[in-house]
Amino acid sequence: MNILESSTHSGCQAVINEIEHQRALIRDLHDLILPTLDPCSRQEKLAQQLFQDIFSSSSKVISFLELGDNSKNQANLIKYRRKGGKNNMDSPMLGEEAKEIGNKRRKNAQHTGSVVTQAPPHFDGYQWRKYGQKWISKAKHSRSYYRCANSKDQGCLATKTVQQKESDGSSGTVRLFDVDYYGQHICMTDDIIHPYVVETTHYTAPMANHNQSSSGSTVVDNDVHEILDESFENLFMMPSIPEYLTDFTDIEMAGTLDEATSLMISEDIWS
DNA sequence: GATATTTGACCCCT
DNA sequence: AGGGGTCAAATATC
Repeated sequence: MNILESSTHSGCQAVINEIEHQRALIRDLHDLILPTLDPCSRQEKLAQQLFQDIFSSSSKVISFLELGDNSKNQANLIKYRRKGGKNNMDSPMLGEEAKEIGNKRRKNAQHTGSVVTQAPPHFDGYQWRKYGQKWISKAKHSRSYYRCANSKDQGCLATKTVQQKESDGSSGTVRLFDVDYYGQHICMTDDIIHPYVVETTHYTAPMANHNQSSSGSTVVDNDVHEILDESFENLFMMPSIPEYLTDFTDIEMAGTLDEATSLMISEDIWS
């Protein structure tokens, strides 16, 4: 690492530290303000949403600072892997280097959250591209593999798997999906919408609501009162619901989305 | 024609 | 050796 890189790196670290400090202050401010607002009121919901957006934004900045040009390198790597494939011996990246990076991705595919959702598991605020589907042994339903739609041009390595749960009879005819998220989004896109959903006929404010199971996955609970008692940590774990979904005309879909908005869990939001 | 999805094969990991 | 994650050609859709 040369002097320039070194100074840039230390500068980035200082900025990250400052942003971390801001996040702590925001957290304190949230704890201070929210109890003074009337639960279920417009102000309370708006405040929740604002805090969520502030925190989401700062998280993105930190991600970019931490990754730096790595995102470009990762994008190039993905391009290479797609173009060259596994048998392309003309590739300049051979031997230990290719092996190292190839393995790294699997090993380091950090599990960042999991949910059980009743809604179609595609509406979570991000755009995804399906890249695979497999029938898992002994499973009744196939598992689908998705990566962030920005993986190609921005090197975003976020992926998720979706698998319909096997019905245990307790949920009747309702279909449940296990959704597991891996990696962090490092992409910046206008497609990720952060709506201020304060008043809609179908949509309740996006309050996190879940019961953390021993396995770390999450199950929907429709009790609104429990939603309002949710801890602050979960507040910022909510996905951003695309704006078009807040004006859904399909009653059934709107109903399932109501629940879907209460599902996203990130296990290390404050880390 | 561009883009997204499907699907069989490959290969890493346990 | 087998399960499961990923690749990439084929196919579908717009």
